[in-house]
Amino acid sequence: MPTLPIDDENAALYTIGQVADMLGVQLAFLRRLDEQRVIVPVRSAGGQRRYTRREIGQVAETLALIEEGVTLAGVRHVLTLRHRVAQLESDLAELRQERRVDSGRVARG
DNA sequence: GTTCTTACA
DNA sequence: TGTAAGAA
Repeated sequence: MPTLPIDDENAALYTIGQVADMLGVQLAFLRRLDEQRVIVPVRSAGGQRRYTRREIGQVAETLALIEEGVTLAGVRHVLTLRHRVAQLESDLAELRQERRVDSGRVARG
Protein backbone atom coordinates (compact mmCIF):
# COMPACT_ATOMS: atom_id res chain seq x y z
CA MET A 1 0.00 0.00 0.00
CA PRO A 2 1.43 3.39 -0.99
CA THR A 3 2.08 5.95 1.68
CA LEU A 4 -0.55 8.66 1.44
CA PRO A 5 0.52 12.28 2.04
CA ILE A 6 -2.20 12.66 4.66
CA ASP A 7 -0.59 9.85 6.64
CA ASP A 8 2.92 11.17 6.26
CA GLU A 9 3.94 13.15 9.31
CA ASN A 10 6.76 14.64 7.28
CA ALA A 11 4.70 15.82 4.33
CA ALA A 12 4.95 19.59 3.93
CA LEU A 13 1.32 20.56 3.43
CA TYR A 14 0.43 23.50 5.64
CA THR A 15 0.80 27.21 4.93
CA ILE A 16 2.06 29.63 7.55
CA GLY A 17 -1.45 31.03 7.89
CA GLN A 18 -2.98 27.63 8.62
CA VAL A 19 -0.33 26.88 11.23
CA ALA A 20 -0.76 30.27 12.87
CA ASP A 21 -4.52 29.69 13.16
CA MET A 22 -4.13 26.16 14.49
CA LEU A 23 -1.65 27.17 17.18
CA GLY A 24 -3.04 30.61 17.88
CA VAL A 25 0.26 32.36 17.23
CA GLN A 26 1.26 35.33 15.10
CA LEU A 27 2.51 34.97 11.54
CA ALA A 28 5.55 36.99 12.59
CA PHE A 29 6.34 34.51 15.36
CA LEU A 30 6.55 31.60 12.93
CA ARG A 31 8.73 33.66 10.60
CA ARG A 32 10.95 34.46 13.56
CA LEU A 33 11.37 30.76 14.36
CA ASP A 34 12.45 30.30 10.75
CA GLU A 35 14.91 33.20 10.90
CA GLN A 36 16.36 31.93 14.19
CA ARG A 37 16.66 28.48 12.62
CA VAL A 38 14.47 26.89 15.29
CA ILE A 39 11.79 25.60 12.90
CA VAL A 40 12.80 25.84 9.24
CA PRO A 41 9.95 24.79 6.91
CA VAL A 42 10.61 23.93 3.28
CA ARG A 43 9.65 26.47 0.63
CA SER A 44 7.19 25.93 -2.18
CA ALA A 45 8.11 26.75 -5.78
CA GLY A 46 6.77 30.24 -5.14
CA GLY A 47 8.96 30.69 -2.09
CA GLN A 48 6.23 30.20 0.48
CA ARG A 49 6.79 28.27 3.71
CA ARG A 50 5.20 24.81 3.92
CA TYR A 51 4.99 23.10 7.32
CA THR A 52 4.84 19.39 8.09
CA ARG A 53 2.79 17.97 10.95
CA ARG A 54 6.06 17.18 12.70
CA GLU A 55 7.12 20.82 12.48
CA ILE A 56 3.76 21.98 13.76
CA GLY A 57 4.30 19.76 16.77
CA GLN A 58 7.75 21.24 17.24
CA VAL A 59 6.28 24.73 17.20
CA ALA A 60 3.89 23.68 19.98
CA GLU A 61 6.87 22.24 21.85
CA THR A 62 8.70 25.53 21.36
CA LEU A 63 5.77 27.41 22.87
CA ALA A 64 5.96 25.23 25.98
CA LEU A 65 9.71 25.66 26.34
CA ILE A 66 9.46 29.43 25.93
CA GLU A 67 6.94 29.52 28.78
CA GLU A 68 9.57 27.81 30.89
CA GLY A 69 11.93 30.63 30.09
CA VAL A 70 14.04 28.91 27.45
CA THR A 71 15.33 31.26 24.76
CA LEU A 72 14.89 30.56 21.05
CA ALA A 73 18.57 29.67 20.84
CA GLY A 74 18.01 27.22 23.69
CA VAL A 75 14.98 25.71 22.00
CA ARG A 76 17.02 25.26 18.85
CA HIS A 77 19.55 23.21 20.78
CA VAL A 78 16.83 21.14 22.44
CA LEU A 79 15.31 20.28 19.07
CA THR A 80 18.62 19.44 17.42
CA LEU A 81 19.66 17.25 20.36
CA ARG A 82 16.28 15.56 20.33
CA HIS A 83 16.76 14.82 16.63
CA ARG A 84 20.19 13.31 17.33
CA VAL A 85 18.76 11.17 20.12
CA ALA A 86 16.01 9.87 17.84
CA GLN A 87 18.59 9.05 15.18
CA LEU A 88 20.79 7.22 17.70
CA GLU A 89 17.79 5.29 19.03
CA SER A 90 16.80 4.08 15.58
CA ASP A 91 20.42 3.14 14.83
CA LEU A 92 20.60 1.25 18.12
CA ALA A 93 17.33 -0.53 17.41
CA GLU A 94 18.69 -1.55 14.04
CA LEU A 95 21.90 -2.90 15.54
CA ARG A 96 19.97 -4.85 18.14
CA GLN A 97 17.79 -6.34 15.44
CA GLU A 98 20.88 -7.42 13.48
CA ARG A 99 22.36 -9.01 16.59
CA ARG A 100 19.20 -11.06 17.09
CA VAL A 101 19.42 -12.26 13.51
CA ASP A 102 23.10 -13.15 13.83
CA SER A 103 22.74 -15.00 17.13
CA GLY A 104 19.79 -16.95 15.79
CA ARG A 105 21.62 -18.06 12.66
CA VAL A 106 23.48 -21.35 12.57
CA ALA A 107 27.19 -20.83 11.97
CA ARG A 108 28.08 -22.23 8.61
CA GLY A 109 30.68 -21.84 5.86
C1' DG B 1 -6.81 37.26 -0.34
C1' DT B 2 -2.11 35.42 1.30
C1' DT B 3 2.51 35.43 2.00
C1' DC B 4 7.14 37.55 1.56
C1' DT B 5 10.84 40.71 3.13
C1' DT B 6 12.43 44.53 5.58
C1' DA B 7 12.11 48.03 8.95
C1' DC B 8 10.71 50.07 13.20
C1' DA B 9 8.55 50.88 18.09
C1' DT C 1 7.29 40.43 19.83
C1' DG C 2 3.97 42.93 17.36
C1' DT C 3 2.83 45.95 13.57
C1' DA C 4 3.21 48.22 9.01
C1' DA C 5 4.67 49.18 4.19
C1' DG C 6 5.22 47.65 -0.40
C1' DA C 7 5.91 43.80 -3.70
C1' DA C 8 4.78 39.21 -5.50
